[in-house]
Order: sequence, then C-alpha cells, then structure tokens
Amino acid sequence: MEELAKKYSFKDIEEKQYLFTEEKSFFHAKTNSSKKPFSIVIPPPNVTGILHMGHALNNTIQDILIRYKKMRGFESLWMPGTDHAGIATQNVVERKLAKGGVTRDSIGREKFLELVWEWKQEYGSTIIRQLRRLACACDWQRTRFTMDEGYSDAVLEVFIRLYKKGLIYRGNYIINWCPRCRTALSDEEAPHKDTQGFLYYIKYPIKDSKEFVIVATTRPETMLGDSAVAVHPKDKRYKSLIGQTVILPLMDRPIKIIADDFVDPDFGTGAVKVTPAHDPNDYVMGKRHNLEFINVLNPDGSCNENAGDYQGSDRYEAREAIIEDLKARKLLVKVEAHQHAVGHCYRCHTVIEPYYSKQWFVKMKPLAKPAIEAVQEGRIKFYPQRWTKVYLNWMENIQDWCISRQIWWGHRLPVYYCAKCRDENDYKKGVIVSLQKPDICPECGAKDIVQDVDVLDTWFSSWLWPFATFGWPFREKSTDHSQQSTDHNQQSADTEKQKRELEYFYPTAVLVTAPEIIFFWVARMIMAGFEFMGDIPFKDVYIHGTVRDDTGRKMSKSLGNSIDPLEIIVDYGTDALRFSLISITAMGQDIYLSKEKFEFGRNFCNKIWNASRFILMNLKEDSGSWQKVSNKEELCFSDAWILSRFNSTLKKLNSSFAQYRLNESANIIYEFFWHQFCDWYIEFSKLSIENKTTRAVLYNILEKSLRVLHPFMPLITDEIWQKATGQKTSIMSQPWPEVDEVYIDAGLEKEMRILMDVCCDIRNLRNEKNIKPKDKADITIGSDDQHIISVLDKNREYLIDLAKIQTLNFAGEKDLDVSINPTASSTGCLIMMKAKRDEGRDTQKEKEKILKQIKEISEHITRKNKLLNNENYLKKAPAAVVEKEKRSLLELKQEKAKLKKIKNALK
RNA sequence: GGGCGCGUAGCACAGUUGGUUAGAGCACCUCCCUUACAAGGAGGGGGUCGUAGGUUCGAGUCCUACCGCGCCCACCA
Repeated sequence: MEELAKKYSFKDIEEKQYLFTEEKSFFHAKTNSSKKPFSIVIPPPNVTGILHMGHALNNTIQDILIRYKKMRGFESLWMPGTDHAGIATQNVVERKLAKGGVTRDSIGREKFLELVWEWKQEYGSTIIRQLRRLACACDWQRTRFTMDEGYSDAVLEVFIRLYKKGLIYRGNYIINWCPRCRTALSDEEAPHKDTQGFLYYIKYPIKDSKEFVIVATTRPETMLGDSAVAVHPKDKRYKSLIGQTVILPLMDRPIKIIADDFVDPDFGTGAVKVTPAHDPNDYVMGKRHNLEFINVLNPDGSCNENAGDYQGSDRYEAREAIIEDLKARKLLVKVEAHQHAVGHCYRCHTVIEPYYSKQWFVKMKPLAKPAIEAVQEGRIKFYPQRWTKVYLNWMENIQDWCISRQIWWGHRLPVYYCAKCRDENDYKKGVIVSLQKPDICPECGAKDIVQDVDVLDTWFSSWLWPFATFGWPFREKSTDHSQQSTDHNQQSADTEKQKRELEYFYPTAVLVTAPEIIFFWVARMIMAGFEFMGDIPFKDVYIHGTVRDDTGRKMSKSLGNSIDPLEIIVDYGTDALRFSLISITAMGQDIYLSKEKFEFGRNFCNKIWNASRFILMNLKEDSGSWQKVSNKEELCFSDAWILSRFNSTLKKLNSSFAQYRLNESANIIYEFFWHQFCDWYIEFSKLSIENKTTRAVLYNILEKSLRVLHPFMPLITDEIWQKATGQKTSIMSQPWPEVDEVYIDAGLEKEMRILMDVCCDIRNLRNEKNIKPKDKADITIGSDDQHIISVLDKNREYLIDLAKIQTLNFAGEKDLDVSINPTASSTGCLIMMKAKRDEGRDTQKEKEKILKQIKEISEHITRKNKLLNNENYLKKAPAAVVEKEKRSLLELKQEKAKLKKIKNALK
C-alpha cells in the first residue's frame, strides 16, 4: 500500500490514469457469450465540432452508464465516431478558402472535395481528442465516420432499397431553400423564429376599370412571381370580382382573381396574392387551380430573368426598390408592423426562401408506422416520459423528407441518368439507381451516362448509425481476380465477425441525447431500425436538458456566454467537472451553470483524496490483514454502523441508477462519503484505529466507496484504488459491490442516531456558551429512559471524544441540576454542562430562546392534538401513520416539560 | 392556434407512488489552523413551497382557473 501525496493535484493523476486505462484496452468490447451486452452508440459529434458543455454533459452521462454496466457484469460497448456534417463542414472549408479569395466554384468539385478531406484529416479528430480529456470510455478502436468507405456503402444501399420499394421519389415541390448555402433543406433544418417584419398593402388594378384589389403581403418581392389573386368564395366584398383579371403592377401581367377556401377573409384585406413558386400555401393553390409556377429567384437569392427590371438585384434590395416603385405609382396603401414566424437556415441562420425546385424525397408515412407502434407499446421508452408525446405527435403528422442537397460534401446520390432516355416530366425514365456507374443505359444502350450532382442530407446517413457502425450491410468488396484467396478469406472472416457483433450488440441499450435532436435523429433511427434491421435500434431514450448560463440563456458561442469545459478541466479537473455537472442535472431539466458550481466537485475530490490519505497512512503497515472484515458479532458499534449505512446506501444507489436518476445517485454517494463516512465514521475510527477490525472496515468501506464513485469520477478513484490495493488495473474491470443485507441493521442505526443527536446537542451547547474545544466540559445527562442511558453509557468514549467532555455522568431526570448550562435534547434527554470557563452568561437571552422554543413546540402539540382527536383521521389514516403521530406527540410533550423545567430554573 | 417545462431559503436547485416540524449546495453569521482535509471542521439564522379555489383525515406533491418566465410544434398571406 502506497501513501498519497499531501495535496491532491489532479494535474498529476488525471491524464496519466486515462492513458493507462485506454492503453490497457479496458474500453474495448467484444462478443462474449458468457455476458449480457450493454451497448451505446455515441451521438456522433460533427467533425467541425469543438467540445462544449452540452457535449460534456451528454458524454458524461453515457460514460457513467457504460462504466456502471461494465462493473455490473455486462459487456459494455460505447461506439464512438463523428458525423461528416455536410453543410456545416462545407461552410467551414468555404470560409477558409474565402480568406484566400478562392470560391468552391473556381476550383471545381473534385479539387474542393480533396481540400475538405484534407481539412478533415487535420481537424476532424479534435472533438475525439477532447472527449478523451473528459475520460470517456469509448471503444476507440471502433471509431467510425459517416463517410468511411463501409459506412458510405450502407447509405447508398439504403437509398437503393428505398427507391426500389417505391419510397423514394423525385419531383418539383416547394422546399426550404437557403440562399446562402445554396441548397435545399428539410423542414427540420429550417426552424421558424418569430421575426418582426412588415405587412405591405398593395393595390392591384383591375383590368379595364379604375378599381383596385388591395392585397397584403410580408414579402413584396415575391409579387414578381404572382400568378393569381385569391379571395374566399363566400366573401361578399369580392364575390363580383371572382373570375376578373387584374394587372400585376410592375410586371404588367394580367392575372386572374380566383376563389379558394384557404383564404381567411379576416386577415389583411381578405384578398391574397398567389405566388405558387415561392410560398407553400400558394403552391397548393397553384396546383388546385392549375396556375403558372413562376420562379423569380436565383439559387443565391438574387432576382432572375423572370423578375423583369429587378433581375440581378438581391431579394432584399429588390424589396426596397419595389416598395419605392409602388410608392411612386401610388399603389402602396400602407405598411403595418407585423410579427410572424420565418424559417431560418439551421446552419447559417439566413432567412430561408420557400423555393420551387426538383428534389428527391422519402415517403415517410409507411416508415413511421412501426416506429409509432414501438413507442406506443412501450418497447422503446423515453426518459423523462413526457417526450413520448412530442415524439408521437410529430410521427403521426410526419411529412415527406427532402433528402437531396445541392452541396458537394456528402454522399453523392447513387442515381445516374441516361442522356438519351431522360425525361424531365417522368423521374423514373432514363434513371438508373445503382451502386456503381453503369457502362451503358440498360434501356437504350447509350453510353452517355451522368451521375446526379446532388448529395444526400447528412441525417440520411446518421439515421443508420446504430447498425451501420457495425459494418452493415456487410458487402464484400469485389476482389481482384488476380489476388489470391488469402485476402478473400481474411475478408470473409472479418465480415463474419462483424455480423456476430451486430447480432450481439444490436439493439443497443440506451440512446442519450438532447431534445432538439428527437426529430432529426432519434425518430429517424427508430424508423431505419425497423426498415433495415427489423427491430428497434435502442430500448431507452434518455433525453437530457439544455445547458444554460446562470441567467437562463442557452449557452452559445454567438452569445459569448459559454463556459468552456476544457477550461474547467484545466482549473478544476475532469473528475470535478463530471461530478459537478451530473449532480446538478435533474433528469430532463435544463442545467443552469456558472463557473463557481464546479467548486462543488473539486471540493469533493479533495475530500476523497484526504480521507483516503488518512486511511492509507494508517494502514500502510498492515499489508494484507485489512482485507477481511470479521463476523458481524465481533464488530464494534461504529464499525457495525458504517457497514449498515454503506449497504443501505448501496441499495438506494442501485435503484436510482435503474431509473436513470443519476443526479440522485451522485448525491447519495456524496452524502454517504462526506457526511457519514468522513464526518462520523473516520472520527469514530480514530478511537479504535489500533483495532484490527476497525482497520479492516476502514479499508473495506473506502475500497467499495471508490468502486461506486468510479463511474462518476474515474480518474481519482483509479489512482487511489491502485495505491490502496496495489493492483495495476482499473476499477472498471472490477465488480460493482453487492448489497450485503446481513449488515443492514435499523435498530443499530437508530442507536447511533441517539448518540449523534446528543453529541450535536452538546456541541451546540458549547458553541452557544462559547466554550473553546480545548476547554473540556463536565456533562451530566438526565433521563429516565433506560434504553437511551444504556446506549450513551455503552458508547461513552465516542461521546467524550467527539463532544470534548471531561467527565460524563448520568442521572435520573428529577435529580438533574438544571441551574447551570442546561439544554433539552431532541432525544428526550436533559443535558447539563459545567465548563471551566463559564463567564458572561446571559440568562435573559437564554430565557428568550427557551420561550421561543416552548412556543414553537406548543404549536406543534396543538396541531397534533387536533389531528389525533379527529375521528375521520383515526378511521381513515393507516394505523402505522397514526401510531407514529401518537409517539411523536408524546415525545413533544416530554420535550416541552423539560423546556419548562429549564425555564423555571432560570432566574 | 396546439403542446411541454418551470415558479420551493439571499442565489441557483432536489423533493420517486399524497403521511412526523419541507431538504442539501453556494452565500451569510459565530467559533476553531483539533496530528486526513482551511478546497477544511463544529454550530447558527433564513422558506405561509407563484396566486386563488377544490379533492382528501392529511397537499410542495393530485384537480381547476389565473399570473409570470422559458421552450417546442403549426401552411399567421
């Protein structure tokens, strides 16, 4: 057994311990038929990511579960990896190029992708390195990337399967378009934010008339693409106008006035301009009335050739110009301030444009069905439960998923077109969906074949994460015929191994993630799980809260209010960061953070260190003899007590773990270790430290405490544990302690409670009378309760030591002299103290205090009397509760009598 | 428009199925550098649990309404 350094210095141990556990492959999992599997796939951070508090929380939770389950005998696998994050990564590299005045268009697709890969090689593992600093027990040998060769196979395979099943189609629809990223986005990628804007009222002149129809719009520039004006069919104001023609201002285009139920007569003027190519509602109306779809915008958001005089100007410049021009023509009636929800690009926050374009979609309704049922039937459970409703609500109203993106970084669609057969009006014609580029068109034999230029939505690869990370679909690479079969055999063996692993570890146990990811990822993984694996991807979904600053704002780079986990690690240590974070994270609640909160974990680390130091220091000579705790019968009072406490604590701990109540688990251990083990037991142990049994118990409880602390604070616990046991291994490889019911003794714990209470009463009394620790006091305890007297007498050494007593006597209650320093104990005893220095007694103050106590206790007694006289209560409340009340009333009465006695003795 | 979460001590928060006098942390006050620990120890003060009703023998906990704060969803031109 080694001694510990006087000062706890996390800098000296944390990195060392992590490297040790990683090197020794404690994190590696494999199929093991003798164990049950427990697997988690990491929510793959973006390759562009740098560690923030959200990651720290998310991964600490997973790490605790992984280590805990491993200790509980499961084969724990934590699958790590990163996400190629199409748009985000492309943006990062484009920004970098822009500094050198280079655009992606100027260098071309191939060169650009080369540069992105270079960037990925250089910076893509930053987040992985940072996760190591958090001490994550990921199986790093398995680290996956969503654009790895094998993983990409899975993505293409899935596309092809869904296409063949008729669940993927291509067509012209209104989608969300980001003019800055110049790509289509799914609905989830274009979150709506309340935005302050204006409602512009514009006159549309009626053809061959002096009259006007006034329409209201928030986006006047879209009027360039108007192809109708719509009114409600029952709106009396406009009934006569239906079917007439108006002249679209600025464009001088005649357009019809149509009637449609969609129009709300109470909004604006009740007449609405219809722009089928730039508004989702208008799109539907356009289809209904067979209107023209006029796209007036270029992909970058500037006006195109359909925009008349405004061609070339940016959408917002065009808006300004149009307003000015309408004003000049006296066609602008008024402008009102107007708040409305506007979609924004989730990557660059640019206002998106609803945009009519040709895209690829996945039909979602058929995929959603089993995914809905699995959650309804409880085969997948959300923690906290309330997310179930959010999930089901979204799934039941699911819309088709736009999966094509007009960027370069990502999985290119496995779609090829035959130039000859291709027909823009029939997406299936001349289309070849295949893994490899076909040499000739299977229909016409032409050789002019091109691949679709789009790539797939990043989430179209992430939704396969729980099984594609295991190598699914296990396609064997087409081996060169010239190569010999050894390679091939090796490859088959690998594939077989992967298949077994997938079978063993899938479905995974739990997915840990943030609420904003439920639609993007959780829901889609469930659908993919059923579609491609025929089973759920995970049993539990643990949704944790959002990390906020101490004023409740979401932590974000742009607000500048984020706390950098790496800075916390430098200042307080990894263990301190983890323990602080987890102990303030109530399940599913948001987390409010400030830097000071990490002192909590740091102080606890320090406490653990010092307590351990004391124990190792005292036990260093015993080599080996501490290993065994004697029979229960041979244990002294305090030794038996701490064993009882430990085991009942462990019981509570296990049940909180089972419910994912990790903050509760952390606080249970904290309370036990600090306030029972350190505050009381270690102090008790000093009295019997020469005793073999006590030394064994000290060692035993410390060693087991380190085990249960390990999932939360892996580094400090491994360091101390190795020094204590002399074993060069990690606690991770050790079993979780078993609850030993034999040691749990409620009666004993109650007796200890009496001892502690009396001790606290005496300390309190000393404090009040300002008696210094070195001034020992003479204590007489008066009670008629033989049990209490015997408990105190039996354990008098403890009391004498902990309460700094000179002489300790017992007396009958009546015989006690209460004229000196008396106090009434909550245990029902009267305590009198005689101290050597006893000057400056303020009897007036004492009297006030005791009167206040009497008043309080009288109120309680009145309340209880009333309750116990209530017939209904006696009839309906459980007998045990009534008994408890009666007992407590009796105790209160006794206490009151004692207080009165003390009061009367005061002059 | 629909849904969800929160409101408990000066501060930021726990409180599992309703059951003694509502809890720890930080901060504050008093005392103590006692041979593991001042990043510590021993004590202490501080709350009519957002408001108003209701159910119940009993409500921080369940129900209803309302008031504040925050979040999510929705085709509010």
